[in-house]
Amino acid sequence: MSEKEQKKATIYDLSVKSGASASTVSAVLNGSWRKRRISEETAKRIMSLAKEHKYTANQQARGLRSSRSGLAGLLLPVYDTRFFSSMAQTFEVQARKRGLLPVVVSGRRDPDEERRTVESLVSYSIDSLFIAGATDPDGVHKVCVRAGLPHVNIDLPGELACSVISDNRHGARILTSAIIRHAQQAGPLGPDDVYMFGGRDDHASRERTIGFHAAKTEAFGTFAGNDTESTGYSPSMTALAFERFYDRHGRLPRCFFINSSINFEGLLRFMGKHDGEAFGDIVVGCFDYDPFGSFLPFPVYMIRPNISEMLEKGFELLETPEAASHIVLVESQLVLPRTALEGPLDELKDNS
Amino acid sequence: MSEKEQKKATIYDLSVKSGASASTVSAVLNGSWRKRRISEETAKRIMSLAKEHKYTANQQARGLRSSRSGLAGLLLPVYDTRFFSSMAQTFEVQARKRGLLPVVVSGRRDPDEERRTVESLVSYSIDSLFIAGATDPDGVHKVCVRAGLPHVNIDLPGELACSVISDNRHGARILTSAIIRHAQQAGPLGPDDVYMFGGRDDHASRERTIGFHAAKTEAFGTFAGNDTESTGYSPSMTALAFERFYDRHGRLPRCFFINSSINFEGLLRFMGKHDGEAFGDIVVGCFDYDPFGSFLPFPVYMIRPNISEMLEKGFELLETPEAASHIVLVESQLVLPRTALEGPLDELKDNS
DNA sequence: TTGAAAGCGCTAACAA
DNA sequence: TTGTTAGCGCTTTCAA
Repeated sequence: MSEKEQKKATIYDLSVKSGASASTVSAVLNGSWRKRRISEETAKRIMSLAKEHKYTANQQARGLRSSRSGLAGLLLPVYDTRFFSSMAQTFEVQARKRGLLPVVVSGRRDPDEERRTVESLVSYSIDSLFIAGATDPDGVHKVCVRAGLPHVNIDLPGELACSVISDNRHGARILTSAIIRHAQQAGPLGPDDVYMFGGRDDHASRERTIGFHAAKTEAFGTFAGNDTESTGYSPSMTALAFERFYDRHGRLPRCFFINSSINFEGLLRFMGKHDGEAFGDIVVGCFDYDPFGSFLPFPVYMIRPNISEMLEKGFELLETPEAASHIVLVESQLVLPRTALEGPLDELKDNS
Repeated sequence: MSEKEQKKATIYDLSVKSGASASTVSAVLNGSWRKRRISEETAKRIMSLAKEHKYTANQQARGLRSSRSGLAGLLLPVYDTRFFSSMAQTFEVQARKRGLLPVVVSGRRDPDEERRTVESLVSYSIDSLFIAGATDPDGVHKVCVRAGLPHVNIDLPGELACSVISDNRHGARILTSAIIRHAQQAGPLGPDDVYMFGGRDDHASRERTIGFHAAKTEAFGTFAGNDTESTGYSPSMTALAFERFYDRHGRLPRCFFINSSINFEGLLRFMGKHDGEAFGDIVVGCFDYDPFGSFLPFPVYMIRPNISEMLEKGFELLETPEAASHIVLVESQLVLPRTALEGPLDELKDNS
């Protein structure tokens, strides 16, 4: 009741009440008071006054003056995937741990929108930007450079800035080996039985394709044949690719690698349309982890990128002065079928 | 190369170059120039100058002066769920459509953290806040009131502010009816075969429980018995509940309602530990939609809340002057097993 | 149709 | 150890 909307207290209000000057109050409240040699006593007095009046600094004013904002940006292609939503969740925790307010935005895989989005972040003077899976990382990079904005690429490398990415090649290789081994338990397998769906002409997809082929070569020796189908990161395009394959062969490949959980949704759509049929004899590998995906009615091997380590390394890079553009690789984890890993949700307090 | 880091242009730079005053430039660049009766010619000149110099307004300065920020906040409990990540995605689109920059944060189901988080948003002078599933909506409400911050509850109602929520009772009822009907196809079913797992003592869970019981009464007439197990929104607690049931009965219920996809992950954990067993004869309903969940090796009925409509209505409420606290109900959609719905991902440009 | 001037709340020299 | 002062870049009266 009594908690009406009240004008927020400013350092001037506290300055009057405390008898100290505004700059003293300012120094106390932003933590620089020790090095400004303000007496412990004054500091205490001001702090308790601040608490009493529920003072919180106006970040716009602070930012305007200091040309920092305390905002950390994360640019995602989309949220709506367990991979990217875990990234948002983890980013939030790590940013807040550093006293930053996370601002997560999505560029929706559109180079123009990516640039506009980053420009709008720049107009808020964000302090740093994590670029996760931009379609055009180097375009975004240029915007950052013009603005003097420190930034790192996460998960998809750019040429021009530091990048922290998964070891896509190695991950794809162990994933492919795993599904091949599994499929071989059901009988002899040839290279034509092992396919790859999804991805586009980006660094991650290229590396994964190399790893995929390396594993096939290891299993079958040299082989020839068209064994990959590039569909972009689109569920519907991927569904079409499965339809085409099905039309031609009367079934899905015994064993296949799906480039991401987004593409995996394309398989779901395909399955939704082929209701009567069984898929019990396929073996699938997906370069992404989704807990529900892991329990589908056929064996699904998954790769879980180590998001938390990628972000930690990203923050480290930003805190490191002026490292030249280079790439940091982070190992990811092979997840066996029917595995429900713990995730960010498990760290929550939940008292019920 | 030539795009070095350059000091950002200000209205004063443009004022000098254009020969107009700073206030004229300001008016032109923030769109208020028509009503300030500035000549089309001056306006054009300044605008082209602005484009040439890639001028973008400093939002901190603008916000400081006008005590608005152009930021719209969304408080989530967690990101890492298809429901909440869809909400983040949809919120982003709708906020940007209105010229706002979305700031999505998570309160991690901790009342203290929720309040602190909102306070930090307040210190950035955000213009409005959407509260989605706060543990303590009314605590958050108070923070908003003190700050004069317009806000709405989404998906979980508060007593004190306007709320837009799913029709939980009706949704639960049709979901429960659907799984009962499905399970009855496999043979006679009694009320003891129909269970509910998950949730806590919040409005959504209570309403869903009522709907659940209404459907059971409709199917079986009156009945008695302990048929719900409240586990909070925690995968591990939910897994334990399934373990306990399994220990007592040697199997899972033939037919059960899971309160949310977070609780559903608890079922996955249970299944991961019971590898050899079949779950082919259970029928599950989940109050949330997850595309992968829909294709698990047993029938899964799901409810998809209409996120986009909830958010639209939320924006409308905020734009409406001073409506008294009330609740807007939004219908959700029953999703049959093995259904891959389109989602926000499908609106993306994706040129393979 | 335009400009001058004040000030949003804060920080950081520089003085005292 | 503390206070004075001058802005950060913008919006907004008010006056011309």
